Amino acid sequence: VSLLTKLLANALVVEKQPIMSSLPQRPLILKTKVQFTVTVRFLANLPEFKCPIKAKPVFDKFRGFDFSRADCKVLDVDTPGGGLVAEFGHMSIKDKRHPKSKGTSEPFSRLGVTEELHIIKFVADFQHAGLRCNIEASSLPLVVVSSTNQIPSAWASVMWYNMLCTSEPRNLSLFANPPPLTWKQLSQVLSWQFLSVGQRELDEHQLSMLREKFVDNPDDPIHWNKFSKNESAWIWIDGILDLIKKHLVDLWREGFIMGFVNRKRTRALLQEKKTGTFLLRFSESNNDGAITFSWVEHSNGETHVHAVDPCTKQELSVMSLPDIINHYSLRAKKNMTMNPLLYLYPDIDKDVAFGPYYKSSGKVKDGYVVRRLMPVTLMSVSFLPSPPPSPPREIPPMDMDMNMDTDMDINPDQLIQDLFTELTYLQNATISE
Amino acid sequence: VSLLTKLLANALVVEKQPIMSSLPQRPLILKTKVQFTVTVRFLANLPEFKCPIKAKPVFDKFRGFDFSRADCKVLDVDTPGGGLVAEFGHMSIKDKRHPKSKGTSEPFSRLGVTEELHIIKFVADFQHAGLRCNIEASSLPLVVVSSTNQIPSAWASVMWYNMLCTSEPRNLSLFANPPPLTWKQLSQVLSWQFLSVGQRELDEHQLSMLREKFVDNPDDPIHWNKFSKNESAWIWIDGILDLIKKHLVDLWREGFIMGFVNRKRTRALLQEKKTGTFLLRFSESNNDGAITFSWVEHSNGETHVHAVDPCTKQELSVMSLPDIINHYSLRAKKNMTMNPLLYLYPDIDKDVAFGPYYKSSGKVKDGYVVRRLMPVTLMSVSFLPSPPPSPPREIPPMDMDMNMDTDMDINPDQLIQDLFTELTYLQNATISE
DNA sequence: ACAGTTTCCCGTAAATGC
DNA sequence: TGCATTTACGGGAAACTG
Repeated sequence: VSLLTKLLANALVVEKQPIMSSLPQRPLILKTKVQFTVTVRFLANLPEFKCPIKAKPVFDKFRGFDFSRADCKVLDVDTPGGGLVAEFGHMSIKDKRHPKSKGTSEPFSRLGVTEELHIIKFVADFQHAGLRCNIEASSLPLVVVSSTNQIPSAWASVMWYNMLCTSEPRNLSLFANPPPLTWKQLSQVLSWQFLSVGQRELDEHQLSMLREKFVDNPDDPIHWNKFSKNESAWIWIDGILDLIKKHLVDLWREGFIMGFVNRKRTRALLQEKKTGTFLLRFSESNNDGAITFSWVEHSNGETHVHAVDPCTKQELSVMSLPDIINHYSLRAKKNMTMNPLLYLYPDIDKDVAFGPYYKSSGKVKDGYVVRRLMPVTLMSVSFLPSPPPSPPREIPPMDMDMNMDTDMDINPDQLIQDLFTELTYLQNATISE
Repeated sequence: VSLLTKLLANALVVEKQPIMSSLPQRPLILKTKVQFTVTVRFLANLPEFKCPIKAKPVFDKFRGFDFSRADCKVLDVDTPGGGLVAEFGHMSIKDKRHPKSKGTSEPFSRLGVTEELHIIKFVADFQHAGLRCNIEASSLPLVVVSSTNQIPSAWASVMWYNMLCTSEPRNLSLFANPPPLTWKQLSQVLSWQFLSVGQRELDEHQLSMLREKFVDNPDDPIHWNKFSKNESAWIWIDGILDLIKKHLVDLWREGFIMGFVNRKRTRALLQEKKTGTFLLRFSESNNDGAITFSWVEHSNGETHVHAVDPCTKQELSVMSLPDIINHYSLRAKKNMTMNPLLYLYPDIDKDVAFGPYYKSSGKVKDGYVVRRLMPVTLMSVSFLPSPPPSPPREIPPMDMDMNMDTDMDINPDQLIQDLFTELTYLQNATISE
């Protein structure tokens, strides 16, 4: 009997829920009122087991959650290994608390919902050799959420738990007094997230920039509150994971996105490079995941590093980043345009890197002339000489119309010079970090 | 007693459901499993009514739908008029049919769900002067849907019913054998839809274009199947209503959108006008609602009318139509740009019409140079002379880089000429309607 | 296979509770 | 009042079901 108990205690529990299609590979999070499937696997099928064994899933009732349906099921023979298995489909969790008596019960006094750890238990009763056996198996700790907006925090808990508690017994009260993680541990989990979402881990420079968000010294412990609470760095990182998943998988996998570089380092890196060199970095202020590009320009013996406002998910769903880079233009009142992006840092030709991802679009479709949205930075009418100290105008600069300007006999070098001079002027007019 | 019955039979029924916020003013459509509120109003409160009257909502059980909750309620005194009223909140409809026995029952044999007309009845029992009175009131016919994608069809039914049956008795089997509508009737309902959504009715030209979608002769009857069945014109019109609601209310209200003009008429109208005159029309092929602009250009004694591919809702949610018009550019390899849109038909200066709706956007934000997505039509490198008969290339034309072309000493007139020549070339290369 | 119909569920917004 | 948590439901897609 003790053997049986041991075998069943080692049972595997697998959950599948559509929630995982949102950000993939996020098991151990269940959403209330959403269907999922649990499977209990009994690793051996001893010949003595003649009678059918019935298992029943049970949810801990700590908080008032319970299964909406939890029927007994007979364990079937697993095809390849010969083990015993039962799959419980169309299960879901309901909050059974009455609107009035929703007081959190014991183990979770001061914890947030996403810090509560729950388990699914399986109980089986059967007779063996005249003995009544009562055995149990339980899942890994789960987090139960009621809305998708809780998933990032819930996943933080799952990661933290699994870095700390890899062996039994389960400590469901871990977050009542959460131990810290070393940077070595945390950086590993973080890197795995990028591997899982974007098929590429974080390199040492990226990790080093992230480290600064948590601790000054690589040896300092990182506390749970610093990681996951109020306006935490994790929420920012998770927004970027989602951005990669939805719009940047290819570029991330190829390693074209440095991503985690602050402005200071961006400047330092680009300054050394030739005009037109650029790099891609994630916005540090946008918590929903956004990406931007910076490029360097040398002229008149001066060096300038320019930054463009970040591309949001909404914009990327209209035009992909490779296309944005391909079509980005500076545009002056002279109605001349120029793409300042030439080489991906350190010196990869832009088209070599991104060319395979440009979306070709015909010129004509169903008799229409094709119009595309193009990323453009507009320059104002007259910024030279001696720019007026007025703040940036609120009136959008007029496009040129049919009556084209007549001063078109400028030379190309002068145009480039003018464009950059204005960029510099604009940049100086703002507070930089 | 017959007086009482009459009074209650005239009761008003009002439904409120969040569904109405999707497209507003679409009452008489209820979605299963979504909460709504019904109010029954008894128009008089005779002094003899001493005892409280209880009313109870009842759903016709034709199809297996029923209320999830339908408690009795006592009629209260209505504040201003002195009438009796009861409001039933948090009601919802559930499909009680067993997954096995979902056979449609009698009155709806061959009808689609959105052609089934249901009513909510209110029944009240009370004693008056020793007599037991059993009275009823019922709502206008309702359509019950299970998904928002059924709303356009459902609304078609509601409109059709209400054009035909303005008086009692209710004919719930109307769509078993639906009578036709005259164009006069239909055009009126359609016009009301635009009034309701966009605060402006359809004018005679717009109606005349729509009429051609239904009948050749204004006196021909319009049949239900022509209006609402398979790939019907109504679904197309409804997509445009939604487009107006979400992105074009202002422009529609101002009358800047001709909208319903076919290509032939577009050409005829614009040909007479000066170069740069344009008009806005709805895409006739996109069923989800899309809008495009066409403009005229005279050069070399030839006249060309150009059409741009339609703007979808997704694009409009990134940039509004006034901004798209304001920033639209033709762009040549010379990297010179030009906006061909000057006058809204017949001769309104573009900025006079749309200027108030341009969104100003600063040049700099948080130290970033602001980048905008701009609508641009790209021209290919060399289209002159004697354009090669090859099909439009699949390779997107390369943007210019820092190494600007050296042939910049062209004159503006020549550029304009070149741009239009290519447009004409492109247009001729495709099959036009 | 297929179309009409319903369910499922994410993501946003609003409501609710504490 | 503010924050944490839950509910509501539109919209797109998948699943159902005859």
